[in-house]
Amino acid sequence: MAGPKRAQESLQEIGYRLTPQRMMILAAIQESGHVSADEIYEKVREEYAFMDIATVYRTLALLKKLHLVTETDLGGAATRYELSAEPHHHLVCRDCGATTPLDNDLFEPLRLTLKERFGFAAELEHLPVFGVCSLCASQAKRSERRRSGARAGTAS
Amino acid sequence: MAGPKRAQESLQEIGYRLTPQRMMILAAIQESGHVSADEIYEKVREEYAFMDIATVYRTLALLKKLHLVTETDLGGAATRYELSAEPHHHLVCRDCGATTPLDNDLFEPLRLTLKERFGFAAELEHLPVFGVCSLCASQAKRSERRRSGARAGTAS
DNA sequence: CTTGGTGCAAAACTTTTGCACGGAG
DNA sequence: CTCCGTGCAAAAGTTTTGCACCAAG
Repeated sequence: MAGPKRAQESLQEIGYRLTPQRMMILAAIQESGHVSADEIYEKVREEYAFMDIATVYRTLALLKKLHLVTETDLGGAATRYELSAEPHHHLVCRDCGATTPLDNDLFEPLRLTLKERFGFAAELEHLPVFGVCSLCASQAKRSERRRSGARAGTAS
Repeated sequence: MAGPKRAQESLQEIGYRLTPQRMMILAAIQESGHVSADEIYEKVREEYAFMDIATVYRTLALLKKLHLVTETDLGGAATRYELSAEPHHHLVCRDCGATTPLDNDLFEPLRLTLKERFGFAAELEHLPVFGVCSLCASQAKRSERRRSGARAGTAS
């Protein structure tokens, strides 16, 4: 895990200011793992009521440009962000919404194949893999009820 | 490739009406491959000026539910749709935006690994793999100028 | 002084929803 | 007649942008 410390240093090294807002945003991302812009916004507002959603987006755009955070679009709802770290991926359960981190090694064979066969330089930094986790697969059999509370699991 | 013919038959078999609008939408998807809802809308409007964007979305939702089209979120911009076919994937070049179809076999080893190691039933129906195609990789060296309209990039 | 970063407000964009009408079954 | 599907309009949600101000360099 690359702590926000490193991200903060990187920011300053390249000549960007390390403002309180940016520190709070980085901290919020670190604490929560995968977060949407709005979740960051709400979280930071708990301690700093004047935080603006536009600042969140602008900061995220900056961090993204500097490769300090990665952006993952989980389809449909809002884009989620995470501190950059070693390339890794996530299993995303479409039922309970839980995300399981996934080592990058699993994707190396695929990446090599794409490079050899197509000359395609795949950027497999942070891929969401949708599906149904083992827990939900077994629960689905006994309880047909769910569909409701599958929003912000994010136990990364 | 499953032509729209089959999709149309499927619609009727299950008891849905095969309206002109739905036919035009299916035709538009087939002609263009990956298309956004808005592109479908514009395309159909060339021959039928009263087409409504809501109808496009409602039709897409229906076709999606019936697994007649697949939905692919390329991050950031609008979701894209495609006629269902054999499970397959796409290489998406973040520079030129070109998409190259990719056989599902390449992903089978990964799917099996996820199943064995995590008990996770991955739904690898239609995965976009971002990166840089061989063409753009070589062109990037001589011409540094990028095209500006492509929102396809920056997906981590 | 000059510039970067913020807060506020409004816009832009994609997608969804309410409502009434018309045609198909 | 009873619904399904449509067109129109408005709403909802996410992300971007214009503008003025403040503070840092």
